[in-house]
Amino acid sequence: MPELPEVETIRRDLEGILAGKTIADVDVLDPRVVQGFGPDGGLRRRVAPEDFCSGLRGRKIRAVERRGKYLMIHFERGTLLAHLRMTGQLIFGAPRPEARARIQFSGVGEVLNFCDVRRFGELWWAEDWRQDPSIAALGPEPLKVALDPMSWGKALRRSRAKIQSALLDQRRIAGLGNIYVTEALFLSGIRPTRRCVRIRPAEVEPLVANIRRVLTEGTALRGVSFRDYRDARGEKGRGRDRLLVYGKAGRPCLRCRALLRGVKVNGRGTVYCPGCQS
DNA sequence: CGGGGCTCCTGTGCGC
DNA sequence: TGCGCACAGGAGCCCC
Repeated sequence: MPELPEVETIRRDLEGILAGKTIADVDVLDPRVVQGFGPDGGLRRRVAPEDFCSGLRGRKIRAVERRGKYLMIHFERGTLLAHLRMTGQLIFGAPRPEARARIQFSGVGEVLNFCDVRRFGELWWAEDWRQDPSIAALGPEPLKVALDPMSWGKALRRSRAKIQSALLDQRRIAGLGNIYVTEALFLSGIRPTRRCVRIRPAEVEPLVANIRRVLTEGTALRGVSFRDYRDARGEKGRGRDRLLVYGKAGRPCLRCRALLRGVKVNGRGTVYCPGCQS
């Protein structure tokens, strides 16, 4: 599923395509994908498609921002938020028959298609995205100074959780998913099953550097298209060819030739090299 | 706080 | 070839 590099690739594409455009109309073909704020405030809930559409009609797009794996399409007032979860896609172009929602723009024939085979993805609307509980709960952005290796590492090393789980926890660090966690731990020589408490102080800086490296390289390659991921033009990313361990269980490690081992860590599949990672 | 199990869904790929 | 099951990049929930 889309992780930080994939969502960032889509963000860059969409910003170039959509900035300055005005929403003419929205077609909601599957009401399950749209949400809004309930009368109690704060909590997100499903809304009637017509309410979702009327909230967006006539809005002019100012900028497209990413926070963790969330996309925020900012208008002059208000924000459309999106999370793609496992199989969500935002593809600009001709209307797609499989789309769950389509956004039309004034004077533009092409539309923004929201597609999602598994329907875990969500679109919702917020007057003030800062009030959104899911955004507010996110940990620091890995590629920004918000993530200070010293203080972050100190907190990490107080946790008794396995490092794989800790890095997937969006409250601790935003934007990582299974692929980039697996790759960063390999580069760092740390087994995914190791407890955070057992991370040595000297391992923290390299870990942060490797997280940043895999995310930066992944973004430069326009993401990993393992299965469903596509950029905002519907094209695959090139990152899959450069993966060192993810999806390669049973094959030899490129560094030491030991056979890579596939394991489950708290229900998530991961891969490590028994020779290079401890 | 950690983590197991379950949930939301559909498609694919493997073993028999 | 066909069937059934495990599994898939996410994340929220309850419960122990």
